[in-house]
Amino acid sequence: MEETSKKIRLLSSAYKLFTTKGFNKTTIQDIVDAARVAKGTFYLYFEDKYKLQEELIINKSLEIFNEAIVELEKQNINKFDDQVIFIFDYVIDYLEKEPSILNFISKDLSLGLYHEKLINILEGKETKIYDLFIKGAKENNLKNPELTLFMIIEFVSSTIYSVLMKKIDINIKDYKKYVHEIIKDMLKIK
Amino acid sequence: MEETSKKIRLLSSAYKLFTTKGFNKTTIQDIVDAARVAKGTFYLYFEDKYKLQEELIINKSLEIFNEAIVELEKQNINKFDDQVIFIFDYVIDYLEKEPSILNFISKDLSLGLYHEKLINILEGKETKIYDLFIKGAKENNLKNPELTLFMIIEFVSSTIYSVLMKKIDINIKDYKKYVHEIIKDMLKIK
Amino acid sequence: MEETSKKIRLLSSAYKLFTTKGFNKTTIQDIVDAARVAKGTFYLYFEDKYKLQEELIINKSLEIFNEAIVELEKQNINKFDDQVIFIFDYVIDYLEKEPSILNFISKDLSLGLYHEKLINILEGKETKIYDLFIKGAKENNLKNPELTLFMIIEFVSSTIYSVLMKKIDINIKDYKKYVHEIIKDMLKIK
Amino acid sequence: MEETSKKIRLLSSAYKLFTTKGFNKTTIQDIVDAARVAKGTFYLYFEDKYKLQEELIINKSLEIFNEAIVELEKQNINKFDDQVIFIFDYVIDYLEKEPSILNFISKDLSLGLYHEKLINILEGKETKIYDLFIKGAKENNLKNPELTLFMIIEFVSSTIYSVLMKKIDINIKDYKKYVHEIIKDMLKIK
DNA sequence: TATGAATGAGGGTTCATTCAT
DNA sequence: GATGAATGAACCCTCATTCAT
Repeated sequence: MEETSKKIRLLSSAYKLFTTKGFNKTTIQDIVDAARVAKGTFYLYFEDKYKLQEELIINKSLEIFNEAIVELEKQNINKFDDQVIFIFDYVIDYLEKEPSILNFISKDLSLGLYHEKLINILEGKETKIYDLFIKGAKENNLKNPELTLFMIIEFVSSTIYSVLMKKIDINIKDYKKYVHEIIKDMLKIK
Repeated sequence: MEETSKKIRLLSSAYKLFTTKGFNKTTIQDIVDAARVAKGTFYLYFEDKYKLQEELIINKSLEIFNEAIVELEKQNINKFDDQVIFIFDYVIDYLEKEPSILNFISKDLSLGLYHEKLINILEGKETKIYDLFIKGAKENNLKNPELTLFMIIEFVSSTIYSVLMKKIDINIKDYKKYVHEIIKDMLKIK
Repeated sequence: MEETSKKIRLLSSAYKLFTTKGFNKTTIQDIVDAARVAKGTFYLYFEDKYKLQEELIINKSLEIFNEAIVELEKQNINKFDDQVIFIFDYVIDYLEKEPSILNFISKDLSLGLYHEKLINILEGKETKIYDLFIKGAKENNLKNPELTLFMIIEFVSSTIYSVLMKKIDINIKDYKKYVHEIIKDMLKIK
Repeated sequence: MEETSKKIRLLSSAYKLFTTKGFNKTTIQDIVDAARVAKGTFYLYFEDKYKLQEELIINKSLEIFNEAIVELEKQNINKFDDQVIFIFDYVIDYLEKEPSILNFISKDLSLGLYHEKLINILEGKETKIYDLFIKGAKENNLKNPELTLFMIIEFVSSTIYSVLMKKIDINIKDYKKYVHEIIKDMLKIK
């Protein structure tokens, strides 16, 4: 139990720093200092800064989507459209409450990388979100479920940053309406 | 005339290097070497590498969109939907032919930054694309033309990279169909 | 019996690595990994990498020279000159067959160190080679047997590397002729 | 004239440090500190520590051998044997007076490397020592002048260290006698 | 304008050694 | 005896930026 505490400390220190100063501006020295750990210890657990980031992205993304699924199951939502919308709404709300995550993801413009990872994670056959989506997609005769999921994720993740960071003048409510429309439209393309 | 040639040489050398090696991996030394100019000269024309990048992005983006407008005017396309689709098709085709530009924009994952700049540029009140869009938007009673333009640009620019780079399994033709649908849908949201 | 197996494993793993990668490029981690032993165990048996190297050099050198003596005794060689020549020929042949030893000794340019050790070892009063040499030297009225032995060893060991490693263009046969001449000449200096 | 002063300062600082602490124990930081120069400046003039060492070895070796040649020409020595002996005596005397050079060369056991370089340098077709040796060798019908030169250099350089460093109990005078004998013998091998 | 030598903070990484278990 | 996680000093090297010429 004590065993992994150093790794956990490194992860959470890095998370704090990445969300605060951004990925590039965070040095390994910063991370080990914050974790009160020697520099060499970093290399005991991670190959380099990028591997740590990857682990963080995977953890955090799965956390959010899994929470979303858990919440979804508590609801009584039957239509596939609405299920998908519920999940993305959940994610949007989550990011609204904890916008520092976006800093982590995007401050150093790593959106592209993040997307790639995200897609890989969500399409990991064993994730609940993927299962749910593919099952629903089949029942709705979607021609290419992976592609549709990809498009939705791309759309939301590419716009949410600008919206939450107030780079574009729109409130969350209106933004969500847009997203709902897009999701519905996308699920119609067969 | 000799006077400006150094700046131009720096810009075009940087463009070549950025599209080849990516932004982060290109050093100022690389740029000045390629431009056959002294290191100090760089700082005579640009504050730093990022300002040069910015200038490059603005130039290139305006170039593409303006070409698109010129082409559009040669056509006889009356419906607003179709005009917008024509322009984005033009851009997609352009990028398909010259995918090195994507390297420049995204190899170092600068998608986020690029979007921001792009939006600013296109919304620059004096650009033709903006004028055309706003005029058409009004005639079609779009509630929030800027937002719609933003959403379309975000959608296309966030997905085109993955499509062209074969990160996602879809051919250009099918991808365009998706984009057309999305654009039509977006222009319906009022 | 199980007790010493770890030390032996460390020695033979180190020998393999030193002859393969060279001394400097072999880390203690490499050695303990190859010996399937924990890092701390290394320090149970050796002060540091240099002490291990020393032990290895002593072992290996004694092994070769003792083999040479054993072989010599099987022959019927009476003249002192010829006895010495026989021994050095034996060593040269040995190294020719197993040139990896030279890698171990010289890859990291440790020739100097090696010589020092070698001289100490061979002059160790209890070694057969030393006894044989001193006895023969006296019978031949050599003024300074230690010095002569030293000179011969230095000459052979400083040239053999270049010869075997093909740094100098000479075949072993011709090289041996040279060595024979030098040995004879040295044994004449009184 | 001021132009190269930094490089010269780096070279002479490095020389002092190499002869004092040895090559391996001298860090680039040590060198630049001693030269009162910034770290980056080092890399302006040398690829790495090894290239600097090489430059130093070449400079110093040529310096000594050229001095020897100059001195030789002042003498009236006609026999080839005696010419060669004069030169090696000169080198031995030089090293006796300035034994720090041996530290530089051998403290980190780089004898092997040094020899290789030395041979290359001296066999560089344009060096006086090489010319003198080959010319004399031909006049004396030496079968393989390069090999003989190599053998002599190897012999002297491998023994001089131990002699000067008092690792072996012999005075310089006697040592020189040995060397003279060996040189004469080697020049007889045809 | 133009130069390019000089700067030096800062980067990531390695590895011999220690020590609590 | 044996372990291996933890240490942290030390390493080499990069490169944006400055400034005297």
